[in-house]
Formats: sequence, structure tokens, C-alpha cells
Amino acid sequence: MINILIADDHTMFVDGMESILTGESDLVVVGRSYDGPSVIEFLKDHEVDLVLLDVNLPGMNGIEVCKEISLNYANVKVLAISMFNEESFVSEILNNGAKGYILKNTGREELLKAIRTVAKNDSYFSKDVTETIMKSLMNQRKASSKAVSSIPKLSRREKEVLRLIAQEFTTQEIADNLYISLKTVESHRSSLLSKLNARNSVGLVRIALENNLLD
Amino acid sequence: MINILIADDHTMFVDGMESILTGESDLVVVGRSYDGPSVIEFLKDHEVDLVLLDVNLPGMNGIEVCKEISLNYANVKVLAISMFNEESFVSEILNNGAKGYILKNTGREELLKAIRTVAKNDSYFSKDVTETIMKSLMNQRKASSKAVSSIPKLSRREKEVLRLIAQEFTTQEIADNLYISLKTVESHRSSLLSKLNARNSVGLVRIALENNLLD
DNA sequence: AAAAAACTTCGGGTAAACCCCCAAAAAAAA
DNA sequence: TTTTTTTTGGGGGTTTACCCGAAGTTTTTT
Repeated sequence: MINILIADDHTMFVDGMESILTGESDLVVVGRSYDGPSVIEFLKDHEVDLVLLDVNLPGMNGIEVCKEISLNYANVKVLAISMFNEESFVSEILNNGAKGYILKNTGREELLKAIRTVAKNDSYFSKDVTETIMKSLMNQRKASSKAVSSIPKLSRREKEVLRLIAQEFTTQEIADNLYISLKTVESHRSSLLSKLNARNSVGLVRIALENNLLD
Repeated sequence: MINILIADDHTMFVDGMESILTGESDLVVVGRSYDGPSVIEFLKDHEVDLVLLDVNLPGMNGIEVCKEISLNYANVKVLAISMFNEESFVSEILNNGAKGYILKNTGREELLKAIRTVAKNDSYFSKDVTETIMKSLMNQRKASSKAVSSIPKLSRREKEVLRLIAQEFTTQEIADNLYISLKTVESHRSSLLSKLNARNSVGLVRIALENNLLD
């Protein structure tokens, strides 16, 4: 018998899941929570095997809740559920102790399978989520081998100029703003083009935005 | 007796709503659709009073579906349901004939009330949604004077030109690439600057990247 | 401390971007 | 069908961006 706590603030969802689970003889829903803190509260004085946890929970984020559970209630398994197949959500909650991650468009059969798999302390991910994780792993290699290293350091002045270029100021306006000559600013522009390997200021700004050079 | 079609691609959700509705003697769920086109298909040969329509539907957008319904099936009422309390969603679907808009965290009682209200051809909005609409009405003054976030639609050609600008091509190169005159490309550039409210191509690209206009 | 490298500062000249005016054919929307 | 938007393009002009070169200053390396 698997004791389940459903933690989701969307009433219809909770109803949907409960209607699926009540038909199964080995599963029993022992509680519902509509926000993060009440999940922790519930675990204090109830026997729970598995938490069906919405990643986007009000009050206390699903990720925080998951962290708390895996720290203080190690025997409680967490199956994360979310609307979004977002790489950031998936990796973050997995790093905080969730054993599985499924999407809310998951069907009845898959939901049951996921619950029973996670209850046995195995991992379960829906097909879409697996794809997302794979993609992010693929991109990590590309990113680390190509993009990162190829950006030289920009000097203080160059960064200032770049920031103003990105704000659509003209060279003359930048010169006035920095109290230097038009020609000096043009020189900085030229260095930027060369350093960032761009053909024009559009490329400058695109590269700057892609690499967070404006912070 | 109110005949209801549920249009949502999230299985659990549909289960949840159905479990709520089956308990009511005056409501009957006559069908389920998991994408836009099948809603239209279903209406062709079934008697439906009300569609519970997810705004974010795959295949054919919920807004498109709603438009289609109000054009060809005027006697079918639409109650829009969404995860998001977004002003853009709310106003757009209301402009396309939806009679009500509720969020997915709506409880059992409110869902039933909303259905019965809309079925009587009255309007229904959840409290949060009403607030959103009010806020947007308040902000309309500001928005019209400043034109902050509302981005006008770009034509096919404009998007092509914008994409090439973002790739650092010159006007002449863009003209060669698209087999049109230099002057034509300049004309498109000018429209882009005006539409996106930018001073130069740097602004164009920054706005394009910030608003995912290049996909 | 001396040499090398990088940074900041400018001038002159050319190519590109941007601006104003305009207008007709084609396509899409009302 | 009528109206609006889009796509196409021209003439002519101003402003801006970019290229080549160079000198003095600061920082880093040897």
C-alpha cells in the first residue's frame, strides 16, 4: 500500500489525479496540500510514502519543498509534476532530490506507472522530459567547447561604450556622455568589433546580449 | 440539461473537470477534445451548448478556435480556461467571442457557477481575472501615451529583413539575398524602426531578441 | 628597470545607414 | 466590393558607422 500526498494548488488537477488514484487498490491518497508550507506541516504527523509535487507551488516554491523533504524526510519519495517541460525546472528539482518528473498532460496509465516506479525508489521521467534533458546535455558540450572561451576580455572603457551602443545611443551621444572625443569612441567601437568578431554594431549587441556582457 | 465539450490537452485536467461535472444532474459531458481542429470537427455533428476551452491548445490556438466557434456556431457558448492570468490572453479571447474566463486553480463550486452562468448567456470571470482586466484598463492610458510593451505585427517581408539584419548583413546584401532592390529593403528597415519604436538597427535587434521575434 | 603589450586618445576619408519626399502594383482584410 | 496593408521601388540628401593610421599613457611581462 502506497500512501500518497498530493501537493498542487489547482483544484481541478487534484480532483483529476485523485479520481485516477482511487480506482487503484494499492494506492491511497492520504492528504492534499495547496501550498508549500502545508506539505511540510502534513509530513510531521502523517505516514506518507510519496508526494505528488507541483513544481510551481504558491507560498513556498516546489523546489524548496523538495529540498526540505529530502533533507528531513529521506524515506518520502517525490514525484515532480509540472505544466512546463523546462530544462531549468527539471534539472533544479532533480538536484534537490526528486526521483521523477512528469508533465501534466501525462495520461492515466503513465501516471500510475510513474507513481509505482518512484515508490520503489527508482527514477521515472516522461518521454518528453527525457528528451529535454538529453538536449540540454548536448548543448552543454557545444557551449563549453565553442562559445565560452572565444570571448576576450573587454576593457572598462569598451564595456561602457558597448553598454551605451546597446541603448541605441549614437557615437556623438556616447562621446558627450563620457566627455571624450567622437574619434575616441569610434576607436573603442573598432576595438569592440575586432574583439567580438562582429561586422557591425548589430553583431556587437547580439553577442553582448547572448553572453550577458551588459551586466 | 447543458451539453458540455471539454477541450484541453492535459489529461489530468480533463479527468478533474469531468469528475466534478458528472456529479451534477443538469450537466453532461458529451465529448473531449485534445486539440483545436478536433473541437471544430466535433461541433459539426454533435449538439453542444458550452465548450470548456483551454486557451493554450496545441495545433490550433484556443483563440483561433474561439473565433471559429463564434463565427459558425453562434449558439455555442465558450468558457475559456487557462493557467495564466495574462492580460493579453484574456482580452484577446474575449474579443473573439468567449463569454467567460476562469483560471485553472478555480475550485469546484466556482467552476459550476461559471458554467451555469455562461450557459445562460451571461458573462463570468473569476475574481483574479476581473482584477487583471481592471488593471489593464487603468494602464491603457499609460500604454497609449508611451507605447511600452505592445508590439505591432510584423509582415512576412519585415520579419525576413529583420532576421537578416540580426545576422549582420548590410542592406545591399539583404537586397541581393531576397532578390529585391536596395530601396525596397530600406523601406522595410524604415517600417521596422517605426513599428518597433527603435532609433537604429541596434534597437531593432535588441527588441527582436527580447521578444523572440526571430523564431 | 626595461621592453612589450594593451589601453585611451584623436584625425582624415569612405561606405553604409537613415531620412524626407513620393507612388503604383499586389495582397489581405473588412 | 471597397478599404487597408504590404511589397515594390525611385530621387536626393544628411548623418552615422566603419576603416586606416598614429601618438601618448597605462599596465603587464620579462
